[in-house]
Order: sequence, then structure tokens, then C-alpha cells
Amino acid sequence: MDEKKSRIVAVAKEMIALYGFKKTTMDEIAAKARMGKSSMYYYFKNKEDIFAEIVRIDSDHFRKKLNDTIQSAYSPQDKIMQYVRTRMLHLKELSNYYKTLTNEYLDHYFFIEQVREDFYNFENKTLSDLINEGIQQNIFAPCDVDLVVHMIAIAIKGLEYPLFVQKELDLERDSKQMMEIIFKGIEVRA
Amino acid sequence: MDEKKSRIVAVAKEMIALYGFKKTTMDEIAAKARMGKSSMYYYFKNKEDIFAEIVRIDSDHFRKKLNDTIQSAYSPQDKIMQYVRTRMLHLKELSNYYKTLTNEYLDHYFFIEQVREDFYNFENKTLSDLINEGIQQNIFAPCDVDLVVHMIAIAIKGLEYPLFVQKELDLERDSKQMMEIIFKGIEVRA
DNA sequence: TTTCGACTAATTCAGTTTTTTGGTCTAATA
DNA sequence: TATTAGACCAAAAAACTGAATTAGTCGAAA
Repeated sequence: MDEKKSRIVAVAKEMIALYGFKKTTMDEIAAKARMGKSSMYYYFKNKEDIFAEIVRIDSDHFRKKLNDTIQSAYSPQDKIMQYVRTRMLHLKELSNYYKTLTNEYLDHYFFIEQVREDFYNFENKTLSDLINEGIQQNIFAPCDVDLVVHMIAIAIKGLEYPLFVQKELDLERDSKQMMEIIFKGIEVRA
Repeated sequence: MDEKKSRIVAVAKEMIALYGFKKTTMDEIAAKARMGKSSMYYYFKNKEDIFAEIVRIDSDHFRKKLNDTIQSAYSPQDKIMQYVRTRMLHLKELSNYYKTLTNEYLDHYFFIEQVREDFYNFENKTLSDLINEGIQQNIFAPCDVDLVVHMIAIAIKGLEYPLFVQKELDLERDSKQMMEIIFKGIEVRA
């Protein structure tokens, strides 16, 4: 059961990465997964459902990766810095993998919105926790945490920009610099 | 001569704002400008040329507006802050005015790229000058000016984001907060 | 120098047919 | 009972076609 499901997901993921969601047909997926088309409907409600599963799994991995990153860093600054760095690099990979997808991304599917919102909440909570941690350790000055998180989110959006306009920039360097500036803005002054 | 040219531009601008570039026909522009269609070809090379002129004029106005804004502020911080504020509000107006255009914006016309680059250079120089001014007045600590400008540009991109995703946020407040954080990062410490 | 009507090649558009596609149903299979 | 697949359908997309628009040209007139 699970083997079949993940086989379908794996095949679909591969093809969608290559050809995009619309251009990947159920017949093709079925053929490549070596099963009849209608068999797939035993495991998934419909085409979108398969895609939703792909996105869900990817999103889970992403979150785990980010949590690991945070745990292997020490200071709050480093945690946040590494969080942003990992986030940007992963996004870059992603936008590279799903190259054809970024175009039809505009016709956004409803479940993507859902995942996006979930991730937004995850990110918000994660960053809030880290800022609060920094404040408690007397590294960051007491401040409006939500506001700072919002500012970091805006900075991240700005850093994301080149990914969607095919501009080649040094993401890693830029992320680092940007976060350093923000840290200076919230650190306790000596 | 100039009167005719600007009449064509004015009419074209109005119609393009309403219907977009593609849906606005030369016949319609001619009719509304009260002249034969082919007469327009005496003043402009082609349809794109008219559009290019509109963009050029708008861009000039925008720059003047920004320069005025800078001149009517005092401290470097205030100048930069007001610059960003004006820039964001103007962009919001613009994206509102050319609402139908934002969609076909994707099929980007080459001359837009040109204007974009020109503006990028203008912005870079303007911000560099302001940062340098701040350093000379011993308000900002000596730093890598290009880098700081680049970071401000990234922050601006992040602030722009909601404009293109129809998200309603408080641009003015966010711009202010973001710039305050960046200032804290580069100001001379007491 | 400036204007315009007549013209054209190229593109767009509306309407139609043909093909493909997502999804269902039923009967067979293991 | 759980799973598979082949035949099938309605709906959507693609391909085609001829008519209508459109951007742009030209020569003659004002």
C-alpha cells in the first residue's frame, strides 16, 4: 500500500519537476509507475491530490532541515543566521529543481496556499522563539518581537527576489550581511 | 510639434492605463487624439515607441519627485527614510494606476529593461551619496557603502513584494521600521 | 513640413472539428 | 476483501480554418 503510494509520488514528482504540473498526464505517471491509470485512483483522490502530497512531503523535509540547522548552532544570532541561510539555499535548490514549475506557479493551486500559510506560521513561530531566546540571554535588547520577525520576513522576501527573476546573486553572502545589519539593530549595546 | 507629441502620449497613457498595452489599438489612440492614424507615425516610430516615451516621462517625474523629497529633509537618516517612503508610495500608486498592465508586465518589453536599469543606477548613486554624506557628518560609522546600499536595495525589494501579490500591508509603517533597523546597524554608537 | 486615405502583410479572433485528458465503472483477479 | 486494469465518458485542450483586425507603409495632397 505505502510502497505503491510512494512509487506514484516519486514518479509524479520526477515528471512534474521536468514538465510541470499541467503537462504531466495521469497516463504518463501510470505508465512510468507500471500500473493502470485507474489504479492510482485507488490511492489518490485526483491529480491535484498527488501534487498536494508531493508538496506536503517536501514541506515536511524542509521544516526538519531547518529545525536541524537551528539545533546545531549555538548563539541566537547564529541560529537565526543559519536558519535564513539554509532557507535561502534550499529555496534556490527548489526553484532550480522545479524550474518549469515556477512559470505556472502563478496559477496558484489552493493547496499551495494552505502549505504556504502553514509554513508562514512555522517560520513566524520559529523566529519568534529565537528572538525571545536572545532577549532572555540578554543578547538582544527587549523589543517588539513580532515587529522584528516581520522585518526579518521582509528582508527574506527581498533576498528571495533574485530567485524568481533569474538574477544571479550571492545569496549566501547577502543573507549573511543582511542579518548582520539586523542583528546590530537589535543587539544589546555594550 | 511638441503639442502633438504630448497629446498622443497623454491619450495613449490614459488608454493604456485602462486597457493595457496590447488591447489599446493605434486606431483608437488616433481617434481619441483627433488625427489620422498614420499621422502618429510621423511623431513616433511605432507603438512601442509611444509606450517607451510614456515610461520615460513617468520615470523622469519619479526621479524629480525623489530628488525633491531628499532635498526637503535634513538628516541623512531622514533623507533616506523619506526616499524609501516616497518610493514605496509612488510605486503603490503606479501599480494601482496601471492595474491591467501588471498582468501583461510579464511579457516584458526591452525598453522597460532599459528604464529599469537606468533607475537602478540612479537609485544606487542617490543612496550612495546619502550614506557617504552621513559618514562625513559622523552620523554613520565608516562602512562598505556599496554593501549597505545593496542591503537597502534588498530591503526595498522585500517591501515591494506585497505590491505585486496584492497583499494589503502598511507600507509606510513597514518602510519606516525597516529603515530604522538598518540605521541602527550603521549609526555611530554613542 | 505635416496630414491623411488607401493599401498590405501579418496577426488575432471566432467558430468548428479532432484529440487528449482526468476521472468513473465494472468485472476480473489475487 | 483489497487491488488491478481495460473500456468508457464528459469535458477540456489542441489543431485547424477563414474572416476580421491591426500595426505599419506609401504616395499624394495641403
